[in-house]
Amino acid sequence: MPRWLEAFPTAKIAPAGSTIQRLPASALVWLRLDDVHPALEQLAVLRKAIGTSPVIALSNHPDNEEALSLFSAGVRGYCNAHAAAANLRQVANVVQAGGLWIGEALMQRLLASTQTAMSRIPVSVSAMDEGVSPSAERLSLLTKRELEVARTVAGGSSNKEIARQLGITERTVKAHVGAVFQKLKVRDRLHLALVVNGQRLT
Amino acid sequence: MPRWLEAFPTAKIAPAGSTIQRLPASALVWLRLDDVHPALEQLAVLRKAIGTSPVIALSNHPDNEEALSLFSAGVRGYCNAHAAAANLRQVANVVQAGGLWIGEALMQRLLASTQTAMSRIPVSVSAMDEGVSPSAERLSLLTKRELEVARTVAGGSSNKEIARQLGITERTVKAHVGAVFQKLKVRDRLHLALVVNGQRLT
DNA sequence: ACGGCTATTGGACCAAAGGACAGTTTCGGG
DNA sequence: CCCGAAACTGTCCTTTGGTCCAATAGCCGT
Repeated sequence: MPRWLEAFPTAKIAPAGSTIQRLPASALVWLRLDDVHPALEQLAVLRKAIGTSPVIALSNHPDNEEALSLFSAGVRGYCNAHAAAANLRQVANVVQAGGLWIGEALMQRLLASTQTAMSRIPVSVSAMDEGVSPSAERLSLLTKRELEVARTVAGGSSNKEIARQLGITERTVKAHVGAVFQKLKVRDRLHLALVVNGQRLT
Repeated sequence: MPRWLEAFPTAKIAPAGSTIQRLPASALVWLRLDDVHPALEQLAVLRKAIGTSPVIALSNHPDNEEALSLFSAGVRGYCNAHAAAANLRQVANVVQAGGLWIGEALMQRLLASTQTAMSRIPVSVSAMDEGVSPSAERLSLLTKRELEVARTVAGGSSNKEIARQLGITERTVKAHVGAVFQKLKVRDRLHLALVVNGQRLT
């Protein structure tokens, strides 16, 4: 058993060239890259066999270029094939939780190449004591009727539906909705929904 | 208690402006970004208080540029402040395991800007994406581009904004949005947001 | 009684959203 | 090489959403 599998006692090894029909949703697939074939090619072959299961690539000689191409091809993790068992377990945890495992160096590389105009953190700390008003406070600014309308809007109802539901005119609904927008400082009903639903109303 | 904390019963909330002396090594710090101050500034203030503990930023309106700058400033995760509790737990798991949490869209962006000559092999991602939303099955019906648009719509962007952001015509955005509506069986963008963000329709 | 807040409605106007047609192009698989 | 899926763009049109100008009526506290 290869070293990089020792960390995972329950892991199964598929015979070379075999096609696996159904993989449990939780399956993690490790791709041990060889040093001869193009990495993307190896991945493509693997994909044919395993479908869309998350793949973690293990390279003998980690390289940013290689990592880059693999990530863009859908790989969820990339690390040194000779990493310690504990590290590999960590990678597995991250990927299994739906995350990406990216080496620190590669991350820096990615960020660096994307910066066009990003100032180097001027950190001019102006006290931000007062300006932070989580929308919890703002919701209490609403009148009873406005709150009622706001919730219904956030639930996905159209103005017309709300009007019918509340027994008032669509015009009036618009008035309430408009008032809510102002008080909560949102520009449209979708943003209202994000705020209201993120606030966990009862 | 804010929604994004409900997922973590043992979480502690520090009083505004307080300086925390010692944080356990396992501590995770959530930074809820407001809509007014520069994200980097908010992070800087937080850093003064908590030192080097891993920080996950929560944004009301996720934006690639913002995410980029935060990651380069050392943030370990970045996601929608209105994400479902389950998603947040997942983010926490990934970061606590030492990983980075990067949205699919941002990942694509990073890769795209770094590509020099990488056109072989199709990008066949789309399966495991940013969230384990309850409607993950339906979301998997979407094409890559549709998913990208759907997420942005659900984040509160207008068609015009999305068009500018993706470098395509507003007309094309409408086409994608329309296709998403059909596939997810929703009637408008607000319902789409509810589905994507993991709420239930009323 | 008066001012202020709430709820209601009207009309007009413009921007955004969404549907209904119809197209071109690119690219991978059979 | 052809087919189909995906991405993309166009025009025309209707419906909805959102903001501006108003106005009327009830309620509450000083």
